Amino acid sequence: MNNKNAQKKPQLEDIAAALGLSKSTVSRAISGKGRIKAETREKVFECIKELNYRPNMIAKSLSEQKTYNIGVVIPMDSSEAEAPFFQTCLTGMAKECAVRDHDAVVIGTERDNLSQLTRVIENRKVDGVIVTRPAADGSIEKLLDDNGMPFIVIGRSVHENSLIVDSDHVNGCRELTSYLLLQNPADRLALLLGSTEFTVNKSRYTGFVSAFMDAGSHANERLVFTGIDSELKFSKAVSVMLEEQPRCIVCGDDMLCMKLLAKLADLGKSVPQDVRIASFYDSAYLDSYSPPITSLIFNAVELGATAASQLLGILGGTAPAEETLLPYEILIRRSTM
Amino acid sequence: MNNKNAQKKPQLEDIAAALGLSKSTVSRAISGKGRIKAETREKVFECIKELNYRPNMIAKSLSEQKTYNIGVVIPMDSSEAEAPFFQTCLTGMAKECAVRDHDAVVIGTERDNLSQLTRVIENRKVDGVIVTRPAADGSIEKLLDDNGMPFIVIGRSVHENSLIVDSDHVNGCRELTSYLLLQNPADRLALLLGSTEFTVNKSRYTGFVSAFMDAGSHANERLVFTGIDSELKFSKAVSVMLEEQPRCIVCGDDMLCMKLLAKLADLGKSVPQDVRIASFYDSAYLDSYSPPITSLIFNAVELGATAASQLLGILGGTAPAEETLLPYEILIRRSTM
DNA sequence: GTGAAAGCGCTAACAG
DNA sequence: CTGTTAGCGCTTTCAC
Repeated sequence: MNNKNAQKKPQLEDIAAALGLSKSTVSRAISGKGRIKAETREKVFECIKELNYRPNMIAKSLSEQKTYNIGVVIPMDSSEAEAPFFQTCLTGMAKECAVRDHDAVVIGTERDNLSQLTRVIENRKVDGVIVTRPAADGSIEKLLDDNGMPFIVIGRSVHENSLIVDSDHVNGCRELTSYLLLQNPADRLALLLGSTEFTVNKSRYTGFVSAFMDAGSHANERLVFTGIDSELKFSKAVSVMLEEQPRCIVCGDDMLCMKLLAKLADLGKSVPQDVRIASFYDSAYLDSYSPPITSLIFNAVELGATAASQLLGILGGTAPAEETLLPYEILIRRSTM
Repeated sequence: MNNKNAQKKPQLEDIAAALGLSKSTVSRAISGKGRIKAETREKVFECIKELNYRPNMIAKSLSEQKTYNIGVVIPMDSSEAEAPFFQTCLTGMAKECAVRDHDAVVIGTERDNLSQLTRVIENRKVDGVIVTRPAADGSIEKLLDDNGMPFIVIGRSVHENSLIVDSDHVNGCRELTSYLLLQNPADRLALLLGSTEFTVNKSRYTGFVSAFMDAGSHANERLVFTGIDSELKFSKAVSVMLEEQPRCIVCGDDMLCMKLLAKLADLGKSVPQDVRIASFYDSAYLDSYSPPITSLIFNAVELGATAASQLLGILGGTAPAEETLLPYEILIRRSTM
């Protein structure tokens, strides 16, 4: 007869009416705040199930002055080598957000173009932000800070009071390098690192150098190349490097590693007989290589999830950790045997 | 003296008061709906600038029953070869959304796990959805459709009334294949294609076959391999294929292409002298190869932006295009000379 | 052309 | 423990 329960989504009022209660009681039953009789609460939950009630998040938002959204700053100009990382990280965040009934909003940024971030802040579309690739000059963090927007960054940050979540690149690289130092003459261990604009490369470098210090030796400067961010620099670096006859070469990322492997193949050098190879970053692109390449492994899903978890914690009032470092794994494979 | 304009964000009421108008008039001035004196409107805009007023999107949302968000379904289990595509696509969407004052919300999906999508729908967090990788069984589209959620899919869809935006893979592959047919004996042109689960591979196949039909010939079945989604299938396919002495091999994606190149190098075959190589998908991972690889190029940023634009159009009441096909570019490089 | 008032669906005092 | 009453900040009839 009365098909009022047919299409329209039920709201607090409906379930209140159905139970002969008031909206506020129902609201309390749901939120768990304030005193409420256990019995009433159960009734409410039952009714919720029956009517398939779901709260209207927008109304909740307006009332609580919270959006239940977090923003995720991702670079619009990432290289293809990095893209899988951001993508994976993002899924980790989305997963964690979902568990806590939040959502992740995409914020694209480019060098000198933070307009999307500004928009999102001004429109109050998010409660907090995760910065997946901090700007070299800390401008993103500053903008966030100036606007009183809680945020956490993945990686290093030049900004003062940034809360950090990151894979432990320093110790990962350090441990991998230490392993290689046991196996190769210290003065014939080479390093090939990408753009110094990315803080991760600084961490890698730090780890590399630390391992030498630990061993009481120091790196052969003519075998250490950083800031390799162009084809030209790459070929120059490699030819200079090879003259020095390195016994083992550590690559900062898999793109560099691939290029190097191609070059070595050209020159008829074989891995690991003539030269050993290791990479600081493990991607599927190297899977097809024979021999398989020794490398560091980080869990990007977990990294994203942890970052989201930390941020949501802060938003919930939890005292945040200054810095959270996630574990790594070292995979010794045939390329360094 | 009165520092009321110091910290608190101004709202409609404030600017109304400042001008001696009512909230509703100001609201009209901003939205442009309803009659309003041009003069008043200007005053309002001026005042908005001065007070740096920005509407509270949440309140607007509640009132209008719109979220100003769109959801973007991305796979949580994409391969690394695909990740750059999704990432790039996403930035295109974010960009377009920003221009139209909307935001993109991430929705991660896996095979048989649409829980994040369900959550977002039930929580009414978005006004519409873009599906970047439709499920093989159309389950995502069905869920959306059943819930009356407007959506558009990137790629093909098995679901009936899906609105589509895609790169024109069929004609791209067709044209590239046609070019190769001019240059190579039809019965010595090979194809190596990834998982048939992905609709894009079906399109690629269709394009490949069409080119043969156009030329009045047909493909050598013993040189056509589809569904190559594992290491094992790959090596089997390649060894069978090579026995057949192909003059030119077309790879469905760059990951396959890379593996193939590695294999050919192993066998001492050189490109393009012994065998020509082309790829249907162009990524930076092949950049390091010498010779450079002939391939199809699609603009993922534009694809994402177009999809977002279409969806926002629908949400705005525009009659949508059934299917929008985006242009491609063919880059003939040394690998097929 | 403009203003007053109701309402979007929920939360949060404040009473009872 | 529960009900009543105000809002949250904007849009939108409906009068004037």
